[in-house]
Amino acid sequence: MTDTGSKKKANLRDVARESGFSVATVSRVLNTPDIVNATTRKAVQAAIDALHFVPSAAARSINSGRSHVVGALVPTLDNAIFSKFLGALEAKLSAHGLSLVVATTGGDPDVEAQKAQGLVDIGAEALCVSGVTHSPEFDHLVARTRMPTIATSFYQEDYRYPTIGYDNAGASRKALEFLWTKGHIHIAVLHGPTEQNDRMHARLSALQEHENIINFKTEMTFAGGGEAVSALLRSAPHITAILCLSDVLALGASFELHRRKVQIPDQMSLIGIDDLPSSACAFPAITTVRLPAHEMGILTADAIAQWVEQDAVPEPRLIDTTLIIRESA
Amino acid sequence: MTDTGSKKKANLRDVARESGFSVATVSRVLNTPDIVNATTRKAVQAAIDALHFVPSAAARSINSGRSHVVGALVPTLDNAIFSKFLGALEAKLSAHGLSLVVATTGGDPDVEAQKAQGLVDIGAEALCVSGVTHSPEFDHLVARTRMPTIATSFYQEDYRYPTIGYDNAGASRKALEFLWTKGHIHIAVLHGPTEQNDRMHARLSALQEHENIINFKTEMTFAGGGEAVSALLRSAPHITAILCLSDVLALGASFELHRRKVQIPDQMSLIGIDDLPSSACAFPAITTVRLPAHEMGILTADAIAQWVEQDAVPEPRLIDTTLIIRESA
DNA sequence: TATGGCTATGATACCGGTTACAAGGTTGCA
DNA sequence: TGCAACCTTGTAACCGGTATCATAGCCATA
Repeated sequence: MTDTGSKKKANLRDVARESGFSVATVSRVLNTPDIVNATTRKAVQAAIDALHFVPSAAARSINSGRSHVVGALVPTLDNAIFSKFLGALEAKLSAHGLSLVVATTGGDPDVEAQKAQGLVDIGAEALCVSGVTHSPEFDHLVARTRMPTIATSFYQEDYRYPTIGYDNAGASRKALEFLWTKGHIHIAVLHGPTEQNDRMHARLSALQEHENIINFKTEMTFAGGGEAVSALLRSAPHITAILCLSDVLALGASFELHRRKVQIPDQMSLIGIDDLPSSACAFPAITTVRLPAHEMGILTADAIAQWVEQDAVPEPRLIDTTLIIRESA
Repeated sequence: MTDTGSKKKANLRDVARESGFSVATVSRVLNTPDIVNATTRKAVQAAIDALHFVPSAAARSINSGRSHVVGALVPTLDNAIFSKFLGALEAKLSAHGLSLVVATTGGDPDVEAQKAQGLVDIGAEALCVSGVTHSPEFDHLVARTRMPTIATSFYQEDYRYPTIGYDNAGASRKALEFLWTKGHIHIAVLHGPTEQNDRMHARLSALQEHENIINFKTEMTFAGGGEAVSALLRSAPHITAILCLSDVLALGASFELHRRKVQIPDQMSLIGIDDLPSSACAFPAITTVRLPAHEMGILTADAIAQWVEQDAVPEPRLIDTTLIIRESA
């Protein structure tokens, strides 16, 4: 009788014994059912079911040399820009028959290196990181393992990994120039921490040489945006526009401006960067520079698939950013 | 000489040959370095470095029987409630030495079943799904593979998988009752699609038996919330409060109310469910029922770790929801 | 009847690690 | 000197699949 209620899991040999056929035939039933006799197939299937046989992924991938897993390292899932990216990445990777394992770093390069090692340990075939600032340990790991690695959210032609991303500096410059065309002179730039965040750093750097611009650093949260506005209204009441280096900050700022009955854009213009879903819908709708996180996810997935499938190292890829003029500026 | 620039990747035997020691010794250097002679260890390490040797995760896990990977199936990453959950889940799983592979289903049970199969194929040790509505294929897969599976975002004592989640019906009842205590009679309930979304369904069902309540179904987006408000203001101008079955809808509604210069809460009260980060910060701050997605992630990670590590099937776990009274109602 | 070409299946080497067991070389102590 | 205990290291079996090659059985054609 079939031992339906057995304890340990069955393997191919168990199924072979149970069905009376050979391991080769069982393997064929699993992989190329068409070439096995229908009667045989039925019998083997019955044994498979009876034994609750589940083929071992490890044993399979030891032969194929493939795990079909790629790892992504992102600072956080709390910021919608990364969720958007990961959502697209996962969808497209899935279409390529690849699975996505995500690891969050909290923006800490050491954690990134450590989690990257974890991804190597589970057999990831490729890595995807955010930005271009990484710890020496991370770079060493990639060099040592020769792991296909793509850096995203940033474009840099000659970077040591292929980059797929946008021109962060250009995006903030685009926003600033738009404010200028609207006649704004005294502008506050609201940004999150730039340490260990090269995207933010690049956006901020592009704005550094200009006069009449006040930089204000705050936490990268809605609340951070709000607090910054409170402080700014007190310390620099002459500003007429706020350039937020992330839509998260812009939305937080917008809330605080409402709270303080400051009219947007009549009394204060507001512009962001990212184009999160909420920005289009907010009141007033937030003018912003769109970073195509979704497209970036798709392109990254395609590039990774090409790399692991055809061993084709992808070209760096610059994705255009677009100024989306809405109501807030 | 060491062939540093070789094409194919090296394996343990290559390292053994290169270093002049046996595979067993090389393996020891990798796993229990302390028990091998320092000189030997150095030599083996040198060979490892020279050959760019990276141990195969597949070969390892074929012996240990473990992949250290768990899979999570979520409807989407676009809703912050899932990002929040996944963020916590990943962090805690990582602390347990487990990696998280995420798969999005778009809320489609068939896709869920298909992606679950994908997770099995890559050797996931456990599964985590949202809600209690799944396709027969999914249930069959879990039954067949005997995969440790936890259902989240929902609590149901006697469900076929252990559940870790909250009382969705109770949450919406809590919100409704709060509106009643505030004297509201004519209330609109704003909800997303309930097909294939049992959380939403449960929240809505809890409200069905009452009079003076208008249900309005819309898309589960910010825009959806806004559009619903527009329609509602026209078709049911007598309502004094809107109960949104998700904070996403509440925020969208809030934007639209602002746009239409409807004062919150003076002319229209607004209450949500979720407690997304934006709700606390919005203007006016949105009163809501907090669903502890973060805590749910932690508890789920712990439960999964217990299950795969000690084979302990977790008890169902109800997580309390809390009414957070802020400004909007 | 012999030969060729199929189809269906089996035996077994192999992938790249881990690990049980064996064994050689020291060292320690009676 | 004799033998045990220990420290290192090696040999080979094993994990659970895949894939190659061999072979048995069958039908068709010459």
